[in-house]
Amino acid sequence: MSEPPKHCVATDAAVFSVVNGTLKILLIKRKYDPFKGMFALPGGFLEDTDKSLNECVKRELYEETGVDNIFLKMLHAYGDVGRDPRGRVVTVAYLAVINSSDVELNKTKVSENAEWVDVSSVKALAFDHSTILAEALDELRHEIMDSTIVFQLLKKRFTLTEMQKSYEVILGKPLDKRNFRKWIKQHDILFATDQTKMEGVHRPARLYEFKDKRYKRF
Amino acid sequence: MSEPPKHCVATDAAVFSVVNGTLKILLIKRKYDPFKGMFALPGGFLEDTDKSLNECVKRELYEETGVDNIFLKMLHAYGDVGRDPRGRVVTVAYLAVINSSDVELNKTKVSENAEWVDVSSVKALAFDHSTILAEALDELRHEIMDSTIVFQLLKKRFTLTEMQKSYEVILGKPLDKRNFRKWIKQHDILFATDQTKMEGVHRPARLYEFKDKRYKRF
DNA sequence: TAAATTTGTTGTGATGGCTACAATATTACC
DNA sequence: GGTAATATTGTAGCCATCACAACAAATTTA
Repeated sequence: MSEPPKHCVATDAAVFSVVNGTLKILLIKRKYDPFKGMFALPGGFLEDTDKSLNECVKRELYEETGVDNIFLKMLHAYGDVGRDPRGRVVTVAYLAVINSSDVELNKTKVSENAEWVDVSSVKALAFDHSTILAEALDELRHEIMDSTIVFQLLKKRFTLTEMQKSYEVILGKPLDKRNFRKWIKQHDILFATDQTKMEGVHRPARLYEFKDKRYKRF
Repeated sequence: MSEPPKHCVATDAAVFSVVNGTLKILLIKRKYDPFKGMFALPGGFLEDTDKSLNECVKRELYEETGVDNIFLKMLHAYGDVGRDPRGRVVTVAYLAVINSSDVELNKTKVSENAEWVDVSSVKALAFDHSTILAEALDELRHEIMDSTIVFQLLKKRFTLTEMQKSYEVILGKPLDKRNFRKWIKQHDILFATDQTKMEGVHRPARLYEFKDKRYKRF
C-alpha cells in the first residue's frame, strides 16, 4: 500500500443578491494568472488551518469580498481533470443569498475587486465557474421554493410585496399576489409586526418578520 | 502567494439493496488500520489516473466489492479535520441502489470482505461513515419518491407488488396498493408486458418494464 | 371635501393530486 | 364447482394550486 496521492482542494461560493430588481452574482476579477482579469466565483484553497470545508468557504469569501457571517449551503463537488490549468483541483461549491446592502465589498486587504454582476450579463467565467454558476442558480430556484433561505435576502423587516419581488427576480417570472400571500402564510414562517411602511402616495404596507431566522427545509 | 496545501481526497459509496424484504447496505470489513476489523463504506483515495470523482468512486467500488456498472449520485462532501486519524481526508459521498442478485461480491483480488448488512443492525462504522450512511439513507428516501433511481433495484421485469415492496422496505412503512399503482402509473415510466408471473396458488401478476432505463428526476 | 390615483389586502370557484377505504377477478388446487 | 390466495380496480373527501376582481387606505388635486 503506497502513500495516497494528494490534491489541491478548494471551495467556491455562488452568492446571489437582488439589487434594484435584478438578480446579481458576487464575482471577483482575478488579479493573477490563470484567467487573470476574468471574473470568477470567490473561493480558494483549503488550508490546514480550516477546520472544515464550511470554514474554508467562509474564510475565502470574507478575504476575497468582505462578505461575512452568512449561511452557505453545500451544493456539489467538481473534480474533473483539467478544470484548473495549474493542476488537479477538487472544488466544493456552495450557495448563498445575501442582502447586498448588509455588506461592504472589498474591505479586506486581499480582496480582489469583488463586484455584484447581473446574472443575465455574465459572460465566460474562469475555470468551470460558468457551469457552477448555472447549477447554483438552478439549485437556488429550487431552494427558494423549498426552504427559508430567502430570509437572508431580506432586511429584518419587510413587506410582502418586497418579499414577492425577490421571488419574482430569482424565479424570473411574475407571481400572483393573492396566491403568493396564501402560499407564504401557509408555511407559518412569518409574523406581522404592528408597523407599516409608506413607500409612496398610497396605502402603506404592513411590515413582517421571520419567526425563526434559521435555515429550514419545508 | 505560497504553494497551496495538498490533501488526500477520497470517495465513499453508500450502496443499498433490498434482500428478502430487508434493506441492506454494502459494507466492507476493513483489513488494515485504522479501524481494522470494523465495517466501513466502500471507497478510497482519488488517484491521479481517475479522470473524475465519478470515475474514482466507480473504480473503488469495483475493486473493493466487485460491484460494477451502476449509476452513482453524488451526495455531499465531508472535510472536517479529524474525521480520519491518519490525517486530513476530504471525502465525497455517493449514493446508489442495486439489485443484489445482479452482482457477485468479492470477485476482485483486492476486495475486502464486502457484505450486505441489514441497515437496521448496523452498529458503529469506521471514520464518520455512520453519519454518511444516515444522510445517504435520508437522501435515498427522498430520491425514491422523486426520481427513477428505483429501477436499479429491480430486475428487468417485475410485478407492481414487487415494486411496491421495494418502496415499503426503503421508506420503512406500508403503502396503499391502489394509491401506489395510481401514483406510479401517473409518472408514465412503466409499460406492461404481455407476460405474467405465477408466484403461488392464485391469480398471476402482470410483469412490467421501465420505458427508459436512465436516471431521471420527476 | 370629494374625487382621482396608486398600491395593499383579501376570497372564490375550478382543477388536480393525495388519502382512506372494499369489492371483484383470476388462477391453482382440491 | 368450491376454496384459497393474491391481483386488480374506483370513489369520495380533503388540501394545495391556479386564475381571477373587488374593496381598503393613504396622498394629491380640483
